[in-house]
Amino acid sequence: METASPAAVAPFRRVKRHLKDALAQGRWRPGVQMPSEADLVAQFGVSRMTVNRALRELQSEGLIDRVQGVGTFAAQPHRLASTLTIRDLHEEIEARGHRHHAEVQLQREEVASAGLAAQLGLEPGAPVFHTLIVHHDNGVPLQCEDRYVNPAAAPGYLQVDFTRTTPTRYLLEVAPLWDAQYTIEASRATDEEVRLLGIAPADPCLVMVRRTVFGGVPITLARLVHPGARYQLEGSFSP
Amino acid sequence: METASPAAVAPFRRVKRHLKDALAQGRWRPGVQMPSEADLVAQFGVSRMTVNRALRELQSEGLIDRVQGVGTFAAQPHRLASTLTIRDLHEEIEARGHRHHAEVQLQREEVASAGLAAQLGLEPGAPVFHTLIVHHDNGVPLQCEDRYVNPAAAPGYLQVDFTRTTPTRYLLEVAPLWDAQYTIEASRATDEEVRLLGIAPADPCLVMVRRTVFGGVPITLARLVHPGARYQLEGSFSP
DNA sequence: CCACTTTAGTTGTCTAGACAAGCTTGGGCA
DNA sequence: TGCCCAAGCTTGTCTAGACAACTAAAGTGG
Repeated sequence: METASPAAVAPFRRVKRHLKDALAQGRWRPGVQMPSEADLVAQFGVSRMTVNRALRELQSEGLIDRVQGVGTFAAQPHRLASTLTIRDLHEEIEARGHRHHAEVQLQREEVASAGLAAQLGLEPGAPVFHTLIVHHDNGVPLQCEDRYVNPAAAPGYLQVDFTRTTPTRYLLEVAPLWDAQYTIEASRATDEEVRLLGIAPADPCLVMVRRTVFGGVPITLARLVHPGARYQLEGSFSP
Repeated sequence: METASPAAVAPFRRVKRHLKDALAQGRWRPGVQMPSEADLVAQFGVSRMTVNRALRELQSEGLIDRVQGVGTFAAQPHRLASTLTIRDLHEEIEARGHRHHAEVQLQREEVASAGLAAQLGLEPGAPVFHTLIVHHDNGVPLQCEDRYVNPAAAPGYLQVDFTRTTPTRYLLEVAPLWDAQYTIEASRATDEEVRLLGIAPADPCLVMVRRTVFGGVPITLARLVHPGARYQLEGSFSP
């Protein structure tokens, strides 16, 4: 049974909560020095490791700055770093209880142009893998995925059946940890994308260009085009 | 024998590095149980607190899942949580070395409609602050900011001179810590926005709708419209 | 066969003390 | 005056042990 007992809150959470509340009330202006670990140890009657953990977590949340040998300071609230959740489209669709279906328009080896080669860290003229896939949500085209892949990073890419898995998911298996940079903008689709997505040429689209590197080696370059009326990104952030 | 170097790497970093590399090489398939803290203590000859810190940080990075009483598991690489940096527009423009200039089209008290009242946690018919501001980058309209503010959260909002500061920045001073949810989509601008931004009616726009709450109390609701050709979001993430 | 209890293994957290490393400041000395 | 250096503060990290909370599996009694 649930004793509904007070379930004593962990001391490091108490310390953290206290500081977070005080920061929220503007008790320390940005850049101002805050109590030292020793101060908090005395104030809360806990060990230094406990205070340290609270402060370390607040630091990782960007609420405070700490400098060895100097002290702890209220952070400047400038950086509005938000976390935007971009899930694999397949999972996102299925999470909505819808049916996902991919049409592979193109899956072949091509010769890299100069610009493409530069972005993928290849020699101009080197082979590169190219796929063009349209993803459907309950039969409605939701994303046009134009992707180039570095053959060295995913040799088996051309053999994958992308009606059964997604390139993102496959690449995640081949290279579990990578970094990606992306840009998001609103623009029109190309003529081909207009045809594949079944939209009007003037319809606004959300275009994401994503470049992925794994250990310094570029893996893939993707252009993801979504009809603006059918797709939106969601996220949240706190300063 | 390593660590003969002057700045020996902190033990918890060694443990973390080791696990991170092994995960990157796919040593444990997602969902598979990983070594316990006791295993790692024996393997690295460090104390449990040290191992615990390494694991706790990996967990906060989303690389592993930990369940009390059960064990540690390689995380499913599902959640592609990216950090999208959305800075204050004023700072963003000035960081580019450009000149920022705001035109306040409207700054007044209005009566909340039913839908607006619901979103701001007000009674229908209650007063609400409304501003409409166009932000320029070197004289070019870059953003049309249509914002409603809960009067209780920022009583002085109507007196602020928004040619000298931005609403985001002002609200950050009034309420240092808040949470925001937002959606981003591509769509067309309204007739008024078309006029204010000096674009064509059919031009695609990046529209961000942002809702901000502070301690459970809604603060503000903003619609930010950017001409697609002049603005793009940038970010990065790692799974 | 089922329901309950025990037990071993796991993570969650705290403690008290220790040493290292970095910064600031004031005193001593030339 | 100007320079160097040692206190004295700060954060960064580790240790060895302890107890609590939780889970799953093995054992036990009806």
